[in-house]
Amino acid sequence: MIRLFDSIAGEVRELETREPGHLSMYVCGPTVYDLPHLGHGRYFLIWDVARRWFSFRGMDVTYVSNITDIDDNIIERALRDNKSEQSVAREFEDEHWKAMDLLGIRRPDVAPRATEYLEGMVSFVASLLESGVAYTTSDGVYFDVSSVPDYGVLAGQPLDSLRAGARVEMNDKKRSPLDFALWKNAKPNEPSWPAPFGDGRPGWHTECVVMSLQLLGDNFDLHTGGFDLKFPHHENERAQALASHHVFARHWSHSGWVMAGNEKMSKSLNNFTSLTDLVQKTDPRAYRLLVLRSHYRSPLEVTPDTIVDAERALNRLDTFARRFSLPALAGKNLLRASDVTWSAQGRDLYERFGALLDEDLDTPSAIALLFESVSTANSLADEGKDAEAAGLANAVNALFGSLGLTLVASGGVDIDDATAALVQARDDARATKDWAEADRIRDELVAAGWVVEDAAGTTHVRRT
RNA sequence: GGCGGCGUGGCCGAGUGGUUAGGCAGGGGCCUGCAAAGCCCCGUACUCCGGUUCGAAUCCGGACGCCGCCUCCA
Repeated sequence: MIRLFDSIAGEVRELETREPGHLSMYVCGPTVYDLPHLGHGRYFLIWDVARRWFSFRGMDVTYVSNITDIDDNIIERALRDNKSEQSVAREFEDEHWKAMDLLGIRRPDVAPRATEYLEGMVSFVASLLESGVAYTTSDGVYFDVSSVPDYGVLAGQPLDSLRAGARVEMNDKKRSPLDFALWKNAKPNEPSWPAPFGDGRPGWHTECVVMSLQLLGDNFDLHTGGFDLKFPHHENERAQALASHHVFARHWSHSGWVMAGNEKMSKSLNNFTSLTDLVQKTDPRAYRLLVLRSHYRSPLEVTPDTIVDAERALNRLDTFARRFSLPALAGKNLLRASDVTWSAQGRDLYERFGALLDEDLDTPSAIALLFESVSTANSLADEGKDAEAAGLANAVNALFGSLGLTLVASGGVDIDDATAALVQARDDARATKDWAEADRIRDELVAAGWVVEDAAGTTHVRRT
């Protein structure tokens, strides 16, 4: 039984799915008007990990994540860069996928673009107008939040309380400051789509509710977002769905921030602001490991130091993979527990590991357990209990793989001929116990940036 | 103002009232021709003040500090 914190219930509860063995999830995707940053990276890693874990446990997961390719920010950016909205959207959508691919995040089963679902959005808004929960103004169509009795459940506040706290009224045409735009009438030179209530474009909240319902159907299982999406975005999606007599998401889950120092991740950090930057400068697996070592609902500190920390930890794991010649698993593929051959100790580890993850995706405890098992397997090997050690090591590899972390025995670096020759020369020197020469060659290799590790009769070199 | 969350050893980061989280860094040892890798041991941490308890990082109250949402945001 898999349990997950639910934002409406306010507690961890069983992830009861619409259909046993199947899980439909909608992962709120990016608005593509700029490069992805570390926060996006963490967010998509978290839900990639969740998806992989549910699959590993044997569930059949349908994963939908949208691309918001029309919205105010995109229009602004297009204006600023003197490009079309579409080219801005495509450019940054490409950057998004590039970063996702490097991070080893599996592509969604369906990745709808908002602009490809306009027809459904128009008829959805029309139906809300018909049923009287929406109204038109000179600049568009708005949703009347008072039409939904429990509006505010996701915010954790009743409507009155939200209304009292509402900030500057941006738009005096709205009946309530909390009412939100379903449809924005086209301004000159803005992209627009035809609609009976006036040409224009959909509001963000409408895009997501229409795409999620259309692709996953009523009563789909899991809807995710960052904490900041809880209100108003998700509240408003839900309000529209209920007002149009749909049953919406069964389960809501929100993930935590990336912190930089004592503040939410922001553009002011130069080095590691952009995810695009990070995945080019460092092994992207290090970021996955960093993300896995914290709980998905906690804020996570990401600085150059914590990245380096994770890279070193990853090094330990790759060294482990080298020692046991472990195959590189995961990658783009989903693993399933049923495909793994477990040794006795491996199965025991899997059971403890599974119990931790099934309880609200406790990846930090699960990862700690795997690190302990790395030590155990190394000890067993040191003691010459090779079969036991190998069995455990393979389980560790499979379990890291279940969360999408691939251990790489080769270090992923090709060894050039000159280096290979030096290694050979050093092995020859060691064979004749010419320690001075062996040490000299080692110094040369180290100076060239290699880490030199002796094994029985041979030398391994790798990059740091 | 309303709602929610957080303050853990050098750093990151878990934590169910009593038993080692884990990683990284640092110190000592074993192993090694010497290293590296690996293994073992070590720092005896929980913002502060009260309270409950045989016993609290963990529960309750208060103080201080910090963060988020209430506006576009993963």
